[in-house]
Amino acid sequence: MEETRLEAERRAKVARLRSAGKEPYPWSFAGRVPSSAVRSAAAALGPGESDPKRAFRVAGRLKAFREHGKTAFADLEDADGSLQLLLRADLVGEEEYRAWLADLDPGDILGADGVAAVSRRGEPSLEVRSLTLLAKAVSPPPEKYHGLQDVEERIRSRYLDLMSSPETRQRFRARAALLGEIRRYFDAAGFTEVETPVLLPVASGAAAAPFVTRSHYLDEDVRLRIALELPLKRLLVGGLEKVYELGRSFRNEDLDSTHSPEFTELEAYWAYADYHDMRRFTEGLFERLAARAVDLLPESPAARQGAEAFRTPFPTVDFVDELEKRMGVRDLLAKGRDELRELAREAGSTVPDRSSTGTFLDKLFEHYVEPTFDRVTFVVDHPAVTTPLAKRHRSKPGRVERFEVFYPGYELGNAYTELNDADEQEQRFREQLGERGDDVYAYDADFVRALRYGLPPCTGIGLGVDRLVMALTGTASIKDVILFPLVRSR
RNA sequence: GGGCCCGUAGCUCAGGCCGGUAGAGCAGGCGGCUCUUAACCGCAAGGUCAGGGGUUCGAAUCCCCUCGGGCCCGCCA
Repeated sequence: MEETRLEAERRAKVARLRSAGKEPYPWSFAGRVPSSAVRSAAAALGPGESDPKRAFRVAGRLKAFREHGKTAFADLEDADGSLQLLLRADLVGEEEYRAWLADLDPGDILGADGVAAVSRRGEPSLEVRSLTLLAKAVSPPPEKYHGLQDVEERIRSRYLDLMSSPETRQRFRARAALLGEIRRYFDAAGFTEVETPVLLPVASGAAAAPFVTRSHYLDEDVRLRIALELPLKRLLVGGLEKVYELGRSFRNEDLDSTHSPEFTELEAYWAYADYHDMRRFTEGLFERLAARAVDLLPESPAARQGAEAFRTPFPTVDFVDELEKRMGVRDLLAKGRDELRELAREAGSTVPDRSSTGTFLDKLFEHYVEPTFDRVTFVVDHPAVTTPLAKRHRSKPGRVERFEVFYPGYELGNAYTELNDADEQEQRFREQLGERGDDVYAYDADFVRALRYGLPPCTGIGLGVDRLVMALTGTASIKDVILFPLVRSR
């Protein structure tokens, strides 16, 4: 990019510093403490006081300057927050003082040595004895008050968004803490965290277009995973019994407020348990995450409101019963494809005529039932035609043992009592292939082979972690919980 | 894929309907100020109005195309 006038001015300062024998990019700054240490020490002082015995070294980014002739204030921000620096010509010498003001700019990374103090107006401060430039910022930071507003720029230049928005930093710290909480919950329940391949010969376990790339070593195309399901179930065949993976999946599709081409999934599989067990386990997880989210973001009304939707117990609705109730029809599952297609058309769906009955039922559910959710809700016992990897329901004909968990506006997760009959699995895969007539739902022959060796009765769940973080932090767009969402290159 | 909206100084935004020398604040430069915290006061500077084409005596403004982005709808379980 072309150098701007402001950058040229800052580069001139770099040159000036170097010619004065000062290194604008020194190697280290040993012994610095977090800014909170100075604030704590200053808490014991009254307005206008300083304590020469409490010396500190801090470092951070210079956010703002307020000059008053022979006194100046500066705000230095580190990971702990913002600290005011108090600069006085009479304490450091006028020549030194003038040189600092001339060479420093907002955005510079700065080290400061000084003593704890409180300004006359009561602001905890570091009364500076010495300043050290640690890294000159050649480009100016975003505007100090409004920060970076342009949505595109906040995503493309996330470092500038983070630099200028404490809320953004807070949100991503909360995300990390929530992921930690998820891990602790599964670990405490005896699950083993595993890592399965991202690169696979066949992308299966969900219906989605994969990203395809090339292995030079194998001289074969490989695909990025679209789900974690099938490798994890193989681990249960191998005897691991309780496993989970927290990792990235990739679907070659659009990015919108609830979809990202690369997204973080949590999948867990649990032998000798069924979907009722998983539902209770999930409710326990969500309850704990919601409590944690409120602790993490005490200042955020949006987070509090988000967490409010996670009040337990979560209501549970039967997919078919609820849909029939909302539509005012009976015996929905007895209806043929043509009739379901017409009903879906009436509901405004434009899915292709060749779509499966399961697709039409899903569309009807999306239209008549999903908008009625005003809090986290379980939907259970879906029609078998919608689901190729779930075990048929033990007592409801034409259904599978499945639940989905919804937050108002989007799906958070999907769980089954897993299908473990190898022959039935093979047949369902083949039906799915025939019905769709495309390669979207890839047939994983080795997975069927693994099932033949015996998969214990089990339950499994997949959770959309980005969406979970959105819900718990009260964030409206998935782009605001992913640090670097995919954007067109420019 | 369809509809609506946005793109003006490094950043935050006016101006656009109704065409007539492109404005402010922050940041930066120069000067002033020993308690400010979006500090303040004065002076000067800073522009490919996303890009291209058209209409016009004259286009940031009206029209068309392209690029990038946002929102809604559709599709993608």
